[in-house]
Amino acid sequence: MARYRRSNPLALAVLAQLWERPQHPYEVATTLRERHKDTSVKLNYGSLYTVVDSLEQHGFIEALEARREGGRPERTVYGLTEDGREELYSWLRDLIGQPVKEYPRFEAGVSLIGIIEPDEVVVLLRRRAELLRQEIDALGGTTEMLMEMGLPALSWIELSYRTAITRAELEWVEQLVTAIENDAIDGIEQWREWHSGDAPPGSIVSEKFSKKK
Amino acid sequence: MARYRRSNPLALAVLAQLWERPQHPYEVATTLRERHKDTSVKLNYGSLYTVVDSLEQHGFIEALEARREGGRPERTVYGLTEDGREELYSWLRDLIGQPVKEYPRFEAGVSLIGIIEPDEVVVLLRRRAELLRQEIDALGGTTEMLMEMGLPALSWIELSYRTAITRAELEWVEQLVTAIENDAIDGIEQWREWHSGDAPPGSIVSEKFSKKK
DNA sequence: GTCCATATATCCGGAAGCGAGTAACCCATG
DNA sequence: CATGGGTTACTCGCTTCCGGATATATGGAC
Repeated sequence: MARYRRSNPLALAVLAQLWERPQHPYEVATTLRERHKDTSVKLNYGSLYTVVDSLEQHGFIEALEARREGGRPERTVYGLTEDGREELYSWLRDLIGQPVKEYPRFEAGVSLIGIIEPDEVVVLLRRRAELLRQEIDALGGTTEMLMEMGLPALSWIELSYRTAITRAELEWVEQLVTAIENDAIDGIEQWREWHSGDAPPGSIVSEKFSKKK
Repeated sequence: MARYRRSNPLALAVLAQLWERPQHPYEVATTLRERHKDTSVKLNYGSLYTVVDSLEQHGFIEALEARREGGRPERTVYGLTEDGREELYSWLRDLIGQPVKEYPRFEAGVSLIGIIEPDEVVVLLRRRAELLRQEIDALGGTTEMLMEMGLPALSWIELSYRTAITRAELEWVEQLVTAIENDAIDGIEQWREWHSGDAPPGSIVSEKFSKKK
């Protein structure tokens, strides 16, 4: 049997659900929705069943019963195996104990930001900042709601994380806007030149990099 | 022709490279490596050629020549089309102007953190914090190196972003460690109970959520 | 009693992703 | 001049992902 690759975090969420009690896939999905876990783990039905099959093939979960109630589609209830429990713990420990390189879309965008002219970048970043502020507000709202429902902080701790990271991004964006506006960025002259004249795009960076060798 | 889905940021990086000048895929890859862009955009050869094919099919790039030098494998040089240039700008504007929901692995881990017992979580978070500190140091080192090479700040601006975000995560982690150690988290009593006794795992959270309905 | 929207539960086929493999060249070393 | 390790430039085939499609049941409106 091929080694398990731990690619899709949805598989982790499935293990976590079955750790509480046996369930059928659709039930797992609705529970995750109910608990807002689908904001931390990408959930879509297409992937769900692929992931469940894969977990079964690796012996982490097993079909307990395939019951047909009324004329509804048959539903298969899965339970966690001992191997599955161990995989759950081990995976979770890894996830928490060791940072892994991620590739957020915005970072990709930032790394190519020179392709857009500075003045437009400022406009775009302002828009982003505004949307980030809205997001932070929304996160605060959700947090309050859950608090009023009497849920322990532990059950929505990921909201606190998300808020902290979003705040940091907002600050960085605001700071960059200021820097561009005040021409306080090294290389801004060339940046403006590329876009105002007929200099071949990106040539300066290319040359500088070539020198390196 | 199916609408282009902008799924893989590697496609954006390819467009950006061809925007400077026509190149063959392998050359694109090495240039991205040389400029450290492969830390912001996931690059592997398997995906590279899939992505290039897809871009060609959508008319964003076109094959200019397929030259065979010596007995080496044939290499196809691609150039950006007008549509491709527009797609590049439009995609980049979107990426910078609008935040999109992302699903970092750590957030998934955090959302399920209750499955691990509090004392072990502290150990794990300490380890993570240490590794994050090392990462921040490494980022600083790279930045200095590039600065000494005389490259304008604009060309490694993504390092500044990554540093800011990593710092924020580190602060959050450190703060959580302190909170757990001082029992300053709402719900920590239940958390400790689940793991010290025979209470059915996760039951409290489940019940509370069920109440909601 | 029947119509329609919504909920339940899963399946499917095409698209995308990815690591390992291939095959020729290049250059240094003994 | 044989050998072997690195570089160049892809190619292949297996997995995974994911957006609909499907098929039935339930419940309320009229």
